[in-house]
Amino acid sequence: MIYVTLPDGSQRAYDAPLSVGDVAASIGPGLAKAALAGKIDGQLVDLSAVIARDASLEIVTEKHDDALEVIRHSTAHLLAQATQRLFPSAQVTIGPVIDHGFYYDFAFERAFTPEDLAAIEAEMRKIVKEKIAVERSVMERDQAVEFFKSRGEVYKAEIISGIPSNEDLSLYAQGDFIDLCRGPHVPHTGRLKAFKLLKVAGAYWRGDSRNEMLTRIYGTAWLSQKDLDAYLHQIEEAEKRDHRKVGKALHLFHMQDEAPGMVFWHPKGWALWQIVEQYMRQVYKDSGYSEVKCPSILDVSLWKRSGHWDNYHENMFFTASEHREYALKPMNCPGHVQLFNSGLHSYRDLPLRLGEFGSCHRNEPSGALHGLMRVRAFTQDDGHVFCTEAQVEAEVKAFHRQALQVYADFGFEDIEIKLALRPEKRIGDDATWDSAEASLRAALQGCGVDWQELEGEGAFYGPKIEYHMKDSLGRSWQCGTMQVDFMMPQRLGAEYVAEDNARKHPVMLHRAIVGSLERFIGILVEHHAGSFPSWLAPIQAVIVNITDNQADFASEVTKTLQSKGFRVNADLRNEKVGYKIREHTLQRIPFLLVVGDREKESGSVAVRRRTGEDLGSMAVEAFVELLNSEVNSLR
RNA sequence: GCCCAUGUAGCUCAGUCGGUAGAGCACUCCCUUGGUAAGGGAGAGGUCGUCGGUUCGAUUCCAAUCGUGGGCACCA
Repeated sequence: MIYVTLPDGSQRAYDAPLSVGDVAASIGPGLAKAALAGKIDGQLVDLSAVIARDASLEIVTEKHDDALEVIRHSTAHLLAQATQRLFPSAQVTIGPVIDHGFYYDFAFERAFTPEDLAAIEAEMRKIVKEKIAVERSVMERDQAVEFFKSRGEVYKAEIISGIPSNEDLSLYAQGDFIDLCRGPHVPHTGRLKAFKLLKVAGAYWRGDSRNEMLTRIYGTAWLSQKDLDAYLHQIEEAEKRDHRKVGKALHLFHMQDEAPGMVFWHPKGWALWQIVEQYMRQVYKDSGYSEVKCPSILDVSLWKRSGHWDNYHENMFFTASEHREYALKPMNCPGHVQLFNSGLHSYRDLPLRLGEFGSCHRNEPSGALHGLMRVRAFTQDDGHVFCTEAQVEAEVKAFHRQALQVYADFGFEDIEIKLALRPEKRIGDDATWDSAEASLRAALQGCGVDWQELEGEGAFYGPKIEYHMKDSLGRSWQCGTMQVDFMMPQRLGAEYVAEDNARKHPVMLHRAIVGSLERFIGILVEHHAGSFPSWLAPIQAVIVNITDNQADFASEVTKTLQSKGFRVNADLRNEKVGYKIREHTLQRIPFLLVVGDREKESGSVAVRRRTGEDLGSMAVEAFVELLNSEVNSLR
């Protein structure tokens, strides 16, 4: 007998091996119909998978957590089948499941067009109607290589050649289409209903820019049309809060052709910037940093000594004058070492902390530029700690606490922490890297947080802890960072006098919390969709008069509020209140203060929040108190 | 940097199968002084990204180039 244990703990006995689908059918016809796949002893399998000995089994229906994975993977195959039906010379490569969907990369003589996408999607729907069975088979590796070669699928053959020869491979066939795949898949194409192809893109074969460019088709797939619609709606909503769109609508900043990757900050955007910068200035003070300012342009000889010339050259801007060559600083660290070096330091001075709002230029590849998130000129809240090795852990821990507090103050709780380890292109020996990486791990452990490790992603001079935040479209951007560097102080000759009177190189920590102010403000804009809390809003309130008769009073109220340090404006235009209210509400002004004859007489203001909430009339002093309490509590 | 798409008034966009362009909003002026998301009228505003080519004629077709967008690669 074969005993099958179901998720509810119940057991069923069968006298012969049978498939997952058979088990489902034996439980009930409804379940058999709903089944998409199975999970035997925790491993996802097809409905056709045979159970030959005692096992635990889950029937994967739409309610199962893994259902989407199966659906999306099968939809990727459906996409490939439809594409090859319409374009027989298109070769298949890979087609994995990603967040919210899938993609498939094809090798084809030309790129697919949006019209092709529509045709392919229509073909996919046709195949769904045909309810083609999806069948699994197993082949030896060498046999599979020959098989795909004979079909003209050289990319697939190349992938398979890389698999150990003793492994059997599973193939999935649906009609004429056949693909190498681990599976599992839905039993037939009729089970795929809610999907949409989203975009075409280029992608390098095997992710290497030296290889040829393939055509990638992105799609999304869901369990129901309702889920699909909800997802598409969500994307639309996210696009509405795109910082580039909001930044334009709220007059925060603009960019133009003559300065690619560089920002023109408008008064309102700069007001927001100043709030962030002043806040971060206070953070420097509170955590023991002295604020400094270094030159933006430095002789290349310094960049040669620091290692930037050899390791970062292609990302730097250069300029020359009177036979000397200079570089625009891409980082602030060499400058801070010069400050450290300008005096003689005792071990008693350590840790010595310097902070700067450092304006950097990096010649990023044109294709990498992205609004405020990826620019060529930016300002970092960049600090460097010169300390002993023994002080590293305490510094990293203190920084971590401070960073999380800053993020929380700005309204971010969902931060991803990563540890980027030694890259291929680096300075220093492996033993030094071992200890640098170990010290960051130890510090993170001490902070009691989870992190993800990224091989080969560290800076050329040291490993780094990265703090990542997501934009409105789910793209993750690094903001803060903490890096341990044993190299730069040596290279640039930084020394202190130790207790035993010997000269030693300090350890250098590179750290930033918001990272690039440009990027951080971009994320702030999206996080709040432009509706900034009062403490951040470039304009906190607008005073609106109803007729000319209250213009004087409105101006007076404006001056009073400005004298209290608030960012307020008066709107005295000859327009109806409704018009002004609409306009300032669209500008996301937190408070509108309407003054008519009644308010003028009583010395009050009628307060309306941008949400439309009417707070009624109150004395000007009462509004001052209200706004103060919001600002002070960072609301 | 690579692939694809795209660039028309301050903004959002339409349009010209090749005969030098249009809407809404914004702007200016006039009327309106109106109590919580658009009062009415008139007017002004564009060498259609740039530079070449084809053509009697190019904003429209072709090529190059720059920018932007989506991916890929890159990202101290």
